Amino acid sequence: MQDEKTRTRSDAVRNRELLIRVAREAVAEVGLAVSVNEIVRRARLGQATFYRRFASREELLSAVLDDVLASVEASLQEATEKDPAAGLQEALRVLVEHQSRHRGLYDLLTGDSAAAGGTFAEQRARIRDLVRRIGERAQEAGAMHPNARWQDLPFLAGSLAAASSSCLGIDADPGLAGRMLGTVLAGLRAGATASTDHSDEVPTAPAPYAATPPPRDDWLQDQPLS
Amino acid sequence: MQDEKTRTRSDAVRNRELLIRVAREAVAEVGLAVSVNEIVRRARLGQATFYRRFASREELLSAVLDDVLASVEASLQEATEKDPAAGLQEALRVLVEHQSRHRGLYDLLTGDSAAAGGTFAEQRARIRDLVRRIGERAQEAGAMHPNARWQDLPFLAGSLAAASSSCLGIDADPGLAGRMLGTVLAGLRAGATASTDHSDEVPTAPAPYAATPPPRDDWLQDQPLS
DNA sequence: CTGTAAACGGAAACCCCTTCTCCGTTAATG
DNA sequence: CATTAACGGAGAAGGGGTTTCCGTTTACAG
Repeated sequence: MQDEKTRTRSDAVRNRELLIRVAREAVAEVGLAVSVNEIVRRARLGQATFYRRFASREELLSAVLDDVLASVEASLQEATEKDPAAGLQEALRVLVEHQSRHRGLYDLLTGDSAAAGGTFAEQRARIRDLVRRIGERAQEAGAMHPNARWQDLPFLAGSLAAASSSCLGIDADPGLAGRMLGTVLAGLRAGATASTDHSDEVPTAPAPYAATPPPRDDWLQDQPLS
Repeated sequence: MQDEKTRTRSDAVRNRELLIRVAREAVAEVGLAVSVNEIVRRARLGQATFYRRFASREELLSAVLDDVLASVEASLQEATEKDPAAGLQEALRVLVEHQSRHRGLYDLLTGDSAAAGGTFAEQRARIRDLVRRIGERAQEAGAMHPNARWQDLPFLAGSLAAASSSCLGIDADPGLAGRMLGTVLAGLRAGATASTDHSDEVPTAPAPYAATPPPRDDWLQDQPLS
């Protein structure tokens, strides 16, 4: 005998990994409310296989979301190591980009704490504290308009990430997310006490949007999102 | 006999009006996906009564949404009669405020056209054309940053309206919507070619937020939303 | 190669919610 | 006060969800 009680077959581990991989995509596309049906359909497996590998739907979701939250936290941590103005910009960009790409993350960050069953409370608190540190630092350095508050930052980021694929029948163009982020960053910087020159931060980046008029150097041109 | 065939009882008309009134609130709070169950529960009526007064769920929804769309259109029409800068500001404010207050309107304007079954296509087109006129006029007058586009306006408005009641565990405070709109407006105006002085537009308005530091005159202080 | 048990897929049980209808009862009104 | 429109609630019909049961397949040790 190989083990005292259980011999784990190779297809079992393979399917477990497949389910995690597929669930990652599904949660990113559909959101926290993704169904087990949807996940096993994408994996071309039976539902029973799912429940043989995971105790419940929530168990798989937790595994998937832990990774994403850690990734956001790491990116924000990096932003705190930049100078105040660049850190603010980078934090907002990170929050918008991650939530735009990942519907489940958006659901988790913007929903009330009860939505996720109370789990992830610590991760959310750590992210919130990072955003606060970045916001307060930017404001002390005069890189953020005094009327704005650090509490506005996650709301602004979540709002921009919620921009749907169509609005009033107008389809979102590739540059939309970048332009919207640029608008908000310009608004946050408007009337900042310290004059920050950002023109040397993106010196080598080519104009991302072919049909766009040459960007004015007082309006940050961000790399396109998504 | 009173009429040839039908005598309409007074409680029937009363209930019809009650259902419309209650559905207006329900669609505003819940959105386009509000169920008949929810509506009759709020009206304290039976489901059968609903279907005796309306042929289907869609019929009532159409009646409710027609009103709201007409109201938005009228407000935007007013905005076109102001000067370009003020019109831009007013249009954005109108779009954000209406969609913040009315979840069903948000669903209708941000969803793809198929979501509403293809109805309301003309109303949406008229609203879109008004926004375009306002945006293009603002840009020609130099009241909007040249990097921004009129197409961004409905997305920005929809995004801000989507700001949820809680984000990262931070509850939305009463001034949040106004500050966020202020940020976006400042961003849209940043670097505009024409220097617009908005300080005389809100001369009599008291500071809306008690705990807010006195607003700088280079950042428009809007009346609070919601 | 073969026996065995782990793993499989799909049906189905079960629950919740939806739109819409049937039917026995209530009550508005001439 | 008789008539009958309108009522409420149960229930039909349908569609989604999660989770389990069961007969079949298949990986793997001996």
